[in-house]
Amino acid sequence: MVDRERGVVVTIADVAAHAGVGAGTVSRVLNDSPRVSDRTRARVLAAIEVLDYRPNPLARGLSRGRCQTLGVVVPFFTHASAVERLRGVAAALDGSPYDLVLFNVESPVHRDEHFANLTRRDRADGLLIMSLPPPPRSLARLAAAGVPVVLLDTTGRGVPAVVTDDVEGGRLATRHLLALGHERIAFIGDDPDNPLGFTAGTSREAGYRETMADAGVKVPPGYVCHGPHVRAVARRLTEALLARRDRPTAVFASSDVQALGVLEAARAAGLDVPGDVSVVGFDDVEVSGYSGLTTVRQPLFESGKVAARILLDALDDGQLPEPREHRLGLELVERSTTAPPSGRRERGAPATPEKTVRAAKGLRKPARG
Amino acid sequence: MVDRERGVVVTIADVAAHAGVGAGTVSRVLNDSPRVSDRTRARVLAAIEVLDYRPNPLARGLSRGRCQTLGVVVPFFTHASAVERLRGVAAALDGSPYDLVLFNVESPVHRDEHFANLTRRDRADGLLIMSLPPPPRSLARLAAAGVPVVLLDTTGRGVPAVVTDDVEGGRLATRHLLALGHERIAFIGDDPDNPLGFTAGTSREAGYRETMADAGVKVPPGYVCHGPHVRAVARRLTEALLARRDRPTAVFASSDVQALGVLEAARAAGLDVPGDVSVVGFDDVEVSGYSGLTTVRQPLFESGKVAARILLDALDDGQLPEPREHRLGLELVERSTTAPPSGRRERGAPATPEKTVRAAKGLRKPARG
DNA sequence: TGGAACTGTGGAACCGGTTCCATTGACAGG
DNA sequence: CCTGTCAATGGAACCGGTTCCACAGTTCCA
Repeated sequence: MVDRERGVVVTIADVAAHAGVGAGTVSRVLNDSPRVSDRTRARVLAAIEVLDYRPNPLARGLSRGRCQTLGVVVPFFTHASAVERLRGVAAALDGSPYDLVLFNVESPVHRDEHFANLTRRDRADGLLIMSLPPPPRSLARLAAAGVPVVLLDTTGRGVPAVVTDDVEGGRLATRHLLALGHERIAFIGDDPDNPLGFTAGTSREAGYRETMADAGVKVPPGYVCHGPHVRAVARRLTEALLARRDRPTAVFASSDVQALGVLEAARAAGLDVPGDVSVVGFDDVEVSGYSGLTTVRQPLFESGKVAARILLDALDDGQLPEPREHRLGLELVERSTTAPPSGRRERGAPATPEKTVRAAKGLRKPARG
Repeated sequence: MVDRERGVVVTIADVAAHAGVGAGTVSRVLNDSPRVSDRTRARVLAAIEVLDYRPNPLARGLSRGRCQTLGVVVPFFTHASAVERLRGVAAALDGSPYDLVLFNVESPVHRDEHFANLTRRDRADGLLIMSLPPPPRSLARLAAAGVPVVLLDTTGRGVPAVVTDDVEGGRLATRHLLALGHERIAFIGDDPDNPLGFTAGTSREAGYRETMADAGVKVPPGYVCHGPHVRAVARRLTEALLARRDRPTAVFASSDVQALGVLEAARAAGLDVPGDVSVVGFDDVEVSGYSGLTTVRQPLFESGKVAARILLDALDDGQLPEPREHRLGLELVERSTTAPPSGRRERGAPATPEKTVRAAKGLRKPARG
């Protein structure tokens, strides 16, 4: 029971000895096997209590072939939207017997390293991959190893995914601005060939372009800007936009973080929002409510919760989860950064109550078997 | 190598067979033991390569008595300040062989459960406890089990801690307001008997009270308000304050989150900040820069990094870390929410460049052996 | 030239659980 | 009363590594 290096350790053998039974019986008690008499069970439980015994999770994992751990691969886990999703994941895991292991990814090297290490059941019983399109080879290896995978905010072959319809979100934002009477609408988004392969920005841009085209409104050259997903970059890009002779009357930013950069730029240029420029973001992170940002809300917390649930259910069933796509609803939250192009609202007036416009919501048929 | 339940698994025995050596030799190669000839080593490495072998971390952990995992116990890990600290922890862990396991705490039950489970070397090789004062019994058990512990933003007997001088921060904020000429300074902070025992708010309040007393300024009854650490609550408390006949001319909120609630309340009451009310926060989370909040900055990211480093060093040494207190510096970041009480700045004027005032910084002698 | 010292290696024991299998004893049915 | 069935249980084998121990072969020195 005492080990120089390991400190005081109570093992199953100690419990067995104390209760006067075999180790197998203790194990059966621990695992709620029905094949134990009530008398014996009581004795074992008493011994466990007295010795304050806790099974060693490593030994248990080794012999059962799983480790009661749920891995979450998440890029830049400190970004507001990732945090919000993680909170959902943690909420779903609460009360379950699984620990949450975080694999933070900030570069392709990180990503590949983690994927290489995680393609086995001994690191995590299930994997939740957030926002990163996983390399098909990794998915294949995970499937071969029998590790259930759920994607969140990305998609991949043969794997369930919880996603938002980014294209539709792009449409929603653009339609809102068009409806207000804007025509000179600029777009600020992610680099299409960003190192980790994020696609949300590109999809949102597609929705924007499509809607503009459908409305017969031309997008002037240079009105679509790309850059790393950082507030400062969005600010810089916007500054250039606002300095143009054909200054846009509205900017659709592909995320709230970027939209905040847009607001900064407008403020720095001495322009009124929404009087001179309207701004729409995407995500509805917590700050956005505070800053009065009009934005496309996606249910971040909910998405994390749903994805984790699917994973937990699969682990309970002992089967790989059904590879369907779970599409969560979007809605436009209209706050105080959008108005008609010429409209000049009085400043400091009490904010108008939020209005929301919903997009189609619900499940979709499997995309692929 | 193939198992119905576990998928394709390559074990050390497979590698040994393939290389024509014993399992022990493969293990020695894996662990960089010098007692292997170059020829043999090369053969083993080739076999590892060919079979794409990866050691099972559970088996390794079981036999070595540790699990290459670093546990972080963190209350409300999605709060802005916790996230910022976690980012520092993740940065320090990057490149180390340790995985990051998150134990989220949202209630005393959570906390006790986690502490009960973590007092063994088999769950995490080291523990980083954030913001939560750990129960002394748990600390004792962890020490007995030889699990190194580092506290971050709390303190405890015989355990190293990375802390900020919250009392001094309270002084800094209060002095700033007094220096501007304020006298009617209110304070909004956490409940002193909050369920998880956070003490930062109380310390900051102590600094505030002390400084007010030293300056000979009386704090009117009701000027010190407490409530759960949530923006909405701070807003509600502030609304009551601002409705008073002897309305405060300044509010010191014990965190930025709460300060944002204060700003909301002021805006809702139609009061100008800083014209009618000055507001100071604490933490300097990312949003604060954006909102122009004057605040006491504590190095959140840095603190996480430092704490994780101490833990990693201890794990390298194989010894418990030296129980000294590492005190990180504070500085007042003056932005645009504070001004002299009667002063009425022109609105929309370009923000003044940030000014910062530093507090004492550096290490302190051990608090206790 | 014999033996000590050292190197490289295989194999067994071990880490602490789970699970299969064999054994025991109780009880029912012929 | 003997046999078959079944519940309860002990104990061995196993999960996949690490590490200790023993041994063969080489080197070195007296």
